[in-house]
Amino acid sequence: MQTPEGTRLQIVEAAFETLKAEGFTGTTSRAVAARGGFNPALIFYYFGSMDALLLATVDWTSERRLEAYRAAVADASTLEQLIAATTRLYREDRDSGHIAVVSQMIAGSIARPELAPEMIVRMQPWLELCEEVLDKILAGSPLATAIPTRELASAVVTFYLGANLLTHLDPDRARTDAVFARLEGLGPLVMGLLER
Amino acid sequence: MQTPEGTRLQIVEAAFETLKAEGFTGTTSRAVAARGGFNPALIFYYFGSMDALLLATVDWTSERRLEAYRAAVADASTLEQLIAATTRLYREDRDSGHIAVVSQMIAGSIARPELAPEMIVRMQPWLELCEEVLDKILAGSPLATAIPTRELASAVVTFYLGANLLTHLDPDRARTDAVFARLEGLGPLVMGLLER
Amino acid sequence: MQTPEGTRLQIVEAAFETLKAEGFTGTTSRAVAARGGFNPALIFYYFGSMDALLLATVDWTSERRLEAYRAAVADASTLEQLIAATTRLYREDRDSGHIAVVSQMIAGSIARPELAPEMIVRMQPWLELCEEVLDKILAGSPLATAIPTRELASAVVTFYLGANLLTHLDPDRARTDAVFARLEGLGPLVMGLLER
Amino acid sequence: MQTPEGTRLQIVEAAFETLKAEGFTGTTSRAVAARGGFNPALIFYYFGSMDALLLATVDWTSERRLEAYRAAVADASTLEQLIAATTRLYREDRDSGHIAVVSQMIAGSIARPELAPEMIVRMQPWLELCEEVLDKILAGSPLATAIPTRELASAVVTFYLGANLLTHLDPDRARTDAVFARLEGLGPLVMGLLER
DNA sequence: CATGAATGAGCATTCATTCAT
DNA sequence: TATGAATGAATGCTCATTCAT
Repeated sequence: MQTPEGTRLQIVEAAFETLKAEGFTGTTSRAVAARGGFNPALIFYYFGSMDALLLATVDWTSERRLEAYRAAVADASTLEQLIAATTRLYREDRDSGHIAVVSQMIAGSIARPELAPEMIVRMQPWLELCEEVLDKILAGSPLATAIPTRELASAVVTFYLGANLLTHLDPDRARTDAVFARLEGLGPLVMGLLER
Repeated sequence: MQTPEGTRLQIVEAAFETLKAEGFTGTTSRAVAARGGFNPALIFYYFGSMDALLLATVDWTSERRLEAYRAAVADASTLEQLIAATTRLYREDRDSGHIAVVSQMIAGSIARPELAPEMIVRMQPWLELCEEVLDKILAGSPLATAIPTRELASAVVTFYLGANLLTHLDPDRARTDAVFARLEGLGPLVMGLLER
Repeated sequence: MQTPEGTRLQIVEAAFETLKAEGFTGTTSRAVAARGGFNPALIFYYFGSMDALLLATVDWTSERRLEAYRAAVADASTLEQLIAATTRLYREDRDSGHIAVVSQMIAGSIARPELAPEMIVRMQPWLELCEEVLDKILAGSPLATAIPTRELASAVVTFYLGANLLTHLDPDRARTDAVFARLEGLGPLVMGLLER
Repeated sequence: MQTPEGTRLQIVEAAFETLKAEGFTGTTSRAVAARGGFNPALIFYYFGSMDALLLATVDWTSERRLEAYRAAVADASTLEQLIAATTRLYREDRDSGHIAVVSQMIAGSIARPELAPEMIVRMQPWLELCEEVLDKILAGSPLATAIPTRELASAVVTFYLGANLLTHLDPDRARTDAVFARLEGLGPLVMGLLER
């Protein structure tokens, strides 16, 4: 027996790992319990339903990651630092499985209509953060008014989701990584455009 | 009673519609049969398993769409025509649900390891087509050698998948459409860059 | 494998026997299936839900019994015959478990609110039949107008239900049988009253 | 925090209310605890098992009611007073839910064989009281020897149980009340018969 | 005295699939 | 070619109960 918060966290972490490894379809109460080494009934004791656990898992990973992003954004004083920080954070997301889990939840919420509105709500802070970062990057550039950061933020999030959907198809990540490497290579080009 | 091929097609179309409407998780043999108005056992008679039906459905929609893309690409003699054609085709993809179905299959194949390699194989022609189109667009431009079309093709496909994953979350498509509208607005800019 | 109707009947009979032997609480899908020697999933294949099976079981036993009562009532030309017939039929009800099953369903429908209105509907024909029989018995008697047959019918049905609720408590039926024996003894007395 | 006896009573009262409102099937340890506003484990701390709590609840309501009946019977010096008192007490039983709870316990004890003998024992004092009252009513009447009070007592109890089983089916009580109203109307008739 | 945490057994129900026809 | 019948394994979830505190 542990502290209640400890157990809750243990369950959420097991759900996170299961979503990462088995996807939405494979994340059954028994699969989560087996992975976490506890009794399946414990999930319902703490969360009431699988849907609630799934959403709590998204909340948990989202909060953790958002916090990290916000700290990094706040710390970055130059454009280079900002780009370096977000690049590093994205790598962490990808490696930890954060985005993979989110993309699985989005994919799965088609079949579970009561999940969809909850996921929309949970996407919002990410869109806002992304827009904010883009605004910062473009600040002072002559392109600032020409580029619609709101839609660009949507595009960036969309791309991240797509990328992590593909991650599993290509376990050695060769393809996805190549894309990102190139995108990073474009960084200076973009900066050149902006600063001109 | 119909011809065997007619029945196969009827089943595949029902599976397609079910994947579009209910997602991977919701595409059970009963759901497909109910949508198509036939007996669930027919699926196993013709395809042997749900996995096989699902893959046949991806094949069916992919072949249809690839054919359309290839014809349009072949017909386009100018850059404007090419961009107009692929834009139109993308709209068709999105509206018919083709990409949504593919993204659901990719998301779902995490839980079904035997599906993943099959989906990788089925993504290949799309990556090749996309790369080919990009090569055409860039041909003669000074950027041609600077831009890695292989990785850019990956990025484009990735983005499309992400976009269609989100489609269901945002049923009025306001957000996704805004992104695409803006991207299209960037077309001339891109063309300007290329032609310079 | 059998004819569909045969299987349906087999399931209903198993449900009837289970209700009789284990009561409402004990009539789980597994208990019914075990008693009938078939797979629990078959219940859902044929009836869709346990509630539907339970109601189908009440319908089945009610229809069978109502038919027998109606035939007997129609055949009886004298008062003695009528009383003899209904007495015999009651014994059959009690021995077959018909009323016990009905009383269990009524008791159980408190916990399952969607069952209650269905049971009300199913009680109606019994009340009507009972009222009809009482009208026949009283016909021509000076008491005919004084006795409210509608309420008396309710009272009779109520008594039957109570009696069969108790049946299980007292497996050798000594007590309940004694009550009925005495009631039958009252028959001539009642007839005397009526004919006077 | 209260005295142990206070807590026991609180639990028993919650069990009583739950049996009344949700029936035997709905009276789970959680349902009782929720209704009473205490922890489910408390039930097992004080009573050891749900069965024991259920029986304690029957004991509690039976003792309370028996006491009231005995006092009323002792107080009644004339036949009119006796009939008036028992009529009033019956109304209290019905309104408080006492008989409903007992009938649910009897119905439920089919599924729980260890409950049945306990319920038989707990029915005994009621049968005896009822017989005693009938003896008093018939005392001095020429019918006294003709009417088997023991069996009549059984019949009365049976009828009460049946009536309260039906109470829930017919929430506005229209039907059951009509029966009782008529029965009361028969009172004078019965008295006439007895006194003649 | 009281409780929150934890569990194993059981619940109704759905699944992909097989099979006899 | 086509289907209704049938099933074993799994699903989310609830249950009475135990136990450490």
